[in-house]
Amino acid sequence: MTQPDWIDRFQGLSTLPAQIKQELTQRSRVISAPAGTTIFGPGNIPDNLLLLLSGTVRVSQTSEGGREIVLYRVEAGESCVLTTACLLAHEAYSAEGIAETNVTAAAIPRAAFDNLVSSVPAFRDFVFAAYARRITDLFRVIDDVAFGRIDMRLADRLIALSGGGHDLHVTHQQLATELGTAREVVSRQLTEFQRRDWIRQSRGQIDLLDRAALARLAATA
Amino acid sequence: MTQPDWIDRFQGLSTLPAQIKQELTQRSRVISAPAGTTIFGPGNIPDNLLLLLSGTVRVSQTSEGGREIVLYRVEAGESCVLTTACLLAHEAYSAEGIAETNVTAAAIPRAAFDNLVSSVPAFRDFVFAAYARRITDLFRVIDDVAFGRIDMRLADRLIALSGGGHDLHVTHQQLATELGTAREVVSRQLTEFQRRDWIRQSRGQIDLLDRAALARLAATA
DNA sequence: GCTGGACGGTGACAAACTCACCGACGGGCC
DNA sequence: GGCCCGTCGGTGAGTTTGTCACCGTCCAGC
Repeated sequence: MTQPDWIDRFQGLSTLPAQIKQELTQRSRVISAPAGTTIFGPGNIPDNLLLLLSGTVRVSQTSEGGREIVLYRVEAGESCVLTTACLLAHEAYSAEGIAETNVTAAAIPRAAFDNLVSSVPAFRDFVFAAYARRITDLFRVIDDVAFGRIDMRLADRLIALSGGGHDLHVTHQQLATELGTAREVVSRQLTEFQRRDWIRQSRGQIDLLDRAALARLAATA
Repeated sequence: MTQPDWIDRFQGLSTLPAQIKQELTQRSRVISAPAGTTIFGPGNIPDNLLLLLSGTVRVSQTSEGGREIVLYRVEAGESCVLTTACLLAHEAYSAEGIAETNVTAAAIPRAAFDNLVSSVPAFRDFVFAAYARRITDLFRVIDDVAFGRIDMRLADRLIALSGGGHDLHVTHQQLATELGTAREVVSRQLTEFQRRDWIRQSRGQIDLLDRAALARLAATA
């Protein structure tokens, strides 16, 4: 059989020698899961490194009090490296990853991962670069939560979640989870945005009327 | 010359074969810096993996607005792995590490680090375990900042910083930085603690009078 | 002794979170 | 169709936390 082309979708893997690509595809398998699947979480740690081929995985953390905050998203072409680290260390890992859409991923078994890290410099760089990406994401979250203003963060998130589209389908509670705040806070901010004619709300849906105004608010230093 | 024993201080390195230890010591050098030295920061990224032999390094992040929050501390026997990741990825790295005491560290050059990661499974495990440790630290910070109450966080920090001692020398501003909050908030909480006879304040110093009460508050879910 | 900077205290106000409750909507069911 | 129930969103009141402005005290260095 010919080598599947998924490897080339990963910037950082596409330059691997053909022989290594061969090994990668032989030792991994492609899995898929429907939207809503818990990819990993407390008591459900996969024994593989996952490389996302399509879809997105939302990684969030839930506090003792039951409140939740979104840490980052894994997009197609990226990997779930943080899982592997915490897997190796047997650390209590309170974060969970949930498929936000239908997803497909290449699963690389631990042994193959270990082998690649040790023998292929380019793969090693790929892994460390993925770590760096995630860690800077976490730094960003800390900065936002500790010092950011809610209205700016909400405006920013609305734009990000819209993905360029004109409207987005989310509940106030989901937005609250995105920001790690309370639903009431989101409701009040959205009411204010609507009063300014920046958005229009309906049940479970938000239409962006003035994307520029939102972006301006989000960019306020 | 005989092999220096610093390697054995690192749980995770002490089991390396003698030959590898030899290589490590030969290719690294021991450096030292006085308290207050900036170990790494924006525009000052070391080209080495640092293994702390003595002292502690405080890693903190400063926001655009000039406010600061302590992310974690690197203690003797631990390593500055996050630096290496961000180093490899050339990511904008907004955190900085400052020597809190006089410190000594073994500096492993990038090339030697790379070589060890590739050829020594035990060293690889050491590195990934160090990552996992830091990442869970960051998760903890996010949880605290997003959902924690400051009286609990402050009580907790007082105990941690006292290191078992009876008093600690720290300003209100420094405590505010520890928690990523404002000085006034810390001042008011400390005033309240003092009113309850849990602490006694004097300029630049706090005496812990009732450690148990503080611990009880910190443990409140 | 004088002085300037660091340190800490305080009041007034704003932002964000909590709590309690309520009505509106919508899908399933009879 | 009408009913029911769970989700969704709105709102007021009160608390906690953060912001701003300002002030007095302490201390090191001159």
